[in-house]
Amino acid sequence: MKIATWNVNSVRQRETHVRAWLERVQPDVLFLQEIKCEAPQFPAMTFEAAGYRAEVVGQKSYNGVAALCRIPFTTTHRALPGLPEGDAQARYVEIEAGGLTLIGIYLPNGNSGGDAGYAYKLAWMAALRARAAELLEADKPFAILGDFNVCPTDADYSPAALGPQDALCRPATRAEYRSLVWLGLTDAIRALHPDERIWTFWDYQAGAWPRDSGLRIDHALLSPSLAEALISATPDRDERGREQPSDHVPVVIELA
DNA sequence: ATGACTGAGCATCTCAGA
Repeated sequence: MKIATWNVNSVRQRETHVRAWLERVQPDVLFLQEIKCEAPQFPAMTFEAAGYRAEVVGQKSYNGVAALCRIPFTTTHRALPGLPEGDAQARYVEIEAGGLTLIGIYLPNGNSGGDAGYAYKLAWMAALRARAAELLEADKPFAILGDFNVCPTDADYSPAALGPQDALCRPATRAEYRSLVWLGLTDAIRALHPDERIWTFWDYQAGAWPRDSGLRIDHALLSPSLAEALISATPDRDERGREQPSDHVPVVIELA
């Protein structure tokens, strides 16, 4: 089984990239983030022509996530359960497919909106941890994929790509991320590539791509039984070198 | 030493991204 995640930075701008990528890579499931549109504007027909059915959790202008599946699936949640007042922003989609619970997330960046914006990020992470704990308690095999907006360690970003107070790497951000992983989840990329320099994002500015100055912020976290089935976990760097690319590349995991 | 890109929207600027 092949499962992938990709922050496309507007699905309408990236429609042809995504379709070509689906046809080439043939994942069973692809989670999208930052689709930046509502469901009626989502180019569902394009992806249906490639054999994929979509579940779209959309929002005008900002955020927005979707699941594209070529295998049968059911949608179980369209928002992260357990946020105090629900979530007004489109950042979470949870499905069941192939006997697995699969979650696609766009975790808040946390650098905008001042203290409240950062508090929202931490609250969102706490609710995600609670959801993961619930699934572990129920002994469900599951994976959480998406744009986490977290550089887990200093090895996960290029020197000077972020300031020390950036919401992607602040100590409280990392502490929340660790408390999620330490429930018993496996970071798929790091499990298979413990010492490699691996980025999933390169800023559009300042020649970040040609200088290979990037971040590792798109992750796949696996429950224990899925971790045992892990075969590969790979960012598709080639996508960053195409014409008018997203600033993120797809991350693909293969499970036995 | 400095500047620097992309996308969406009641748009010729602002917000957000990271």
